[in-house]
Amino acid sequence: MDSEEKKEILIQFGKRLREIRSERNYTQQQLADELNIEVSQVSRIERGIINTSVTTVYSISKILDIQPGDLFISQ
Amino acid sequence: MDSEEKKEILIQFGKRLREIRSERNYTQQQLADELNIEVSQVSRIERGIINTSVTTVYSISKILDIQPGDLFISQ
DNA sequence: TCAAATATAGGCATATTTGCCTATAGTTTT
DNA sequence: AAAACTATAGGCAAATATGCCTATATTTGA
Repeated sequence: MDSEEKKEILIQFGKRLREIRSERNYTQQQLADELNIEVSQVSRIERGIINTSVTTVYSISKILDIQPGDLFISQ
Repeated sequence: MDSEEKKEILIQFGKRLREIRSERNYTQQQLADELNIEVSQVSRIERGIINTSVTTVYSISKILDIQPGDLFISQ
């Protein structure tokens, strides 16, 4: 997997997160608070700037009441 | 989520990865080669030592032909 | 239009992951 | 038992993520 492909995956991941968060009527701030992370981190994740971790994916899915796989683009 | 819970999630994640990798008859080395990462990293992931990234989860699921959610313990 | 709420941007220090490497332990096969 | 294969361990430097912070832009609602 090259660097461009990674970028694309992270952008799609961020888009999915934003979609689902919005559907659930969560602000970035609310999600950040429940995750116990900074709102700037949530912003970076949604914009595909950073490649966050397994545990953060897990926590997001718990908070938003989805399956972790829902955050990934389908294969 | 506290530090202990994170550890537990990573350990479960690693166990799932190992199970699925074994079912597919992949060695850590083969998986590492296809992922283009070090075998020592695969070992660390399977033992729950490190908290790997979204893109690695994505790549693993593609290589092992599973859904990303299959690597997470059910909620 | 104005104010408030929400999201983006980025600096800086610290923590963590990763790549690269060597060594050792454990397992399987002959 | 010996050799080959597989997994674990860990050191070290570089890359990346994170926390904490302040400032600015964008959107929403009154």
